[in-house]
Amino acid sequence: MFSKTCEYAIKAVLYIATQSLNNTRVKIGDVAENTGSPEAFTAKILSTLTKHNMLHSLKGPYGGFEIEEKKMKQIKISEIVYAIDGDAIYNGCGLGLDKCNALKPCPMHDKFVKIRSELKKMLETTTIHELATKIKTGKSILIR
Amino acid sequence: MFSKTCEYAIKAVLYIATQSLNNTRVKIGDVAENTGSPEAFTAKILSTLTKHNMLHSLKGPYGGFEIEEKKMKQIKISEIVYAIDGDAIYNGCGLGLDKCNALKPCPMHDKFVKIRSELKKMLETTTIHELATKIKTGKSILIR
DNA sequence: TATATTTCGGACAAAAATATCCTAAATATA
DNA sequence: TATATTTAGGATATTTTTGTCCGAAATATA
Ligand code: SF4
Ligand code: SF4
Repeated sequence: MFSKTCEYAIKAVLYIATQSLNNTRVKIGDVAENTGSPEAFTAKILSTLTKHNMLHSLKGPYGGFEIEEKKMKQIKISEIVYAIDGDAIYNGCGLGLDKCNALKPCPMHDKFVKIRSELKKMLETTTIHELATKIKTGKSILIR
Repeated sequence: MFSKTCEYAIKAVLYIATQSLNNTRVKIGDVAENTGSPEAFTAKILSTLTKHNMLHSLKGPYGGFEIEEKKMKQIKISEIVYAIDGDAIYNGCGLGLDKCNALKPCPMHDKFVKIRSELKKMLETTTIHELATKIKTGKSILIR
């Protein structure tokens, strides 16, 4: 569904968010450890997300990553996916045809578009805050 | 959504099916040309599908691939996807957690499962024959 | 200012997915 | 039987994705 990179990104953001809900800033190592992701690779991803203004980072001692509660409520999962994987999942063709044209559709078009738009809608209506809260209250987890 | 290999596989099967509806057996080169897929790679994929008993192949002059109308009506797109990509799309986790456990779910679980089961159902209820017919009647296309 | 800590960013490495090439095996037909 | 045609399948190559390493830049604190 998503690239590995994107899975790591979502988990990282959610972990940082749960910690930010406790006013705790976290380091790359913490994120990697608590999401089951490779540390150096996670560093790359966090850097990307910071550039996309989804996280706030601070260098140096007592530095790390954090995210404001206001932002958690604003940012949707769809935006993380878009920042990492681009729009393939939203606009790409199920059969990989170059461009989509509903007037000359591939044979799965109708059925695909239905599923795809539901997925899109789901991602666009799910906030970081919503999921971070689920984790904080112990209803769900990020690593097994 | 699917791997490139799987996209090629679906398109190949559908092309062969439309030709079989006209009682025409097709060669690898025809399939590649009419689905926009690399020829040698397509050969690999067709071989796999033949082993999975989804296609019938014949070596030698006047040989090629074909699929009985009866089979077109039996085989669902879900089976092609399963043969090529395995069950990741049906059972894999959206966030890439090792195993899924609804009692200790990842925070996207509920929303994911909903979409995934709809996708699964869609693939399981779509036959090759249905899609091949759409192509044969000119309602849809396999290549642009 | 010196030091320790932490993110940033470029170069590099490994693994997986995608793709090609070539020879063998099968088979139709002349 | 000899030849041409076509799939089968192993070896190899290329590209993309995933992942590591290391030094530079920033910053807190002593
Ligand atoms: S036709 Fe439908 S499925 Fe095919 S590409 Fe366009 S949108 Fe995707
Ligand atoms: S918890 Fe839900 S989303 Fe996460 S892995 Fe299991 S099924 Fe997939």
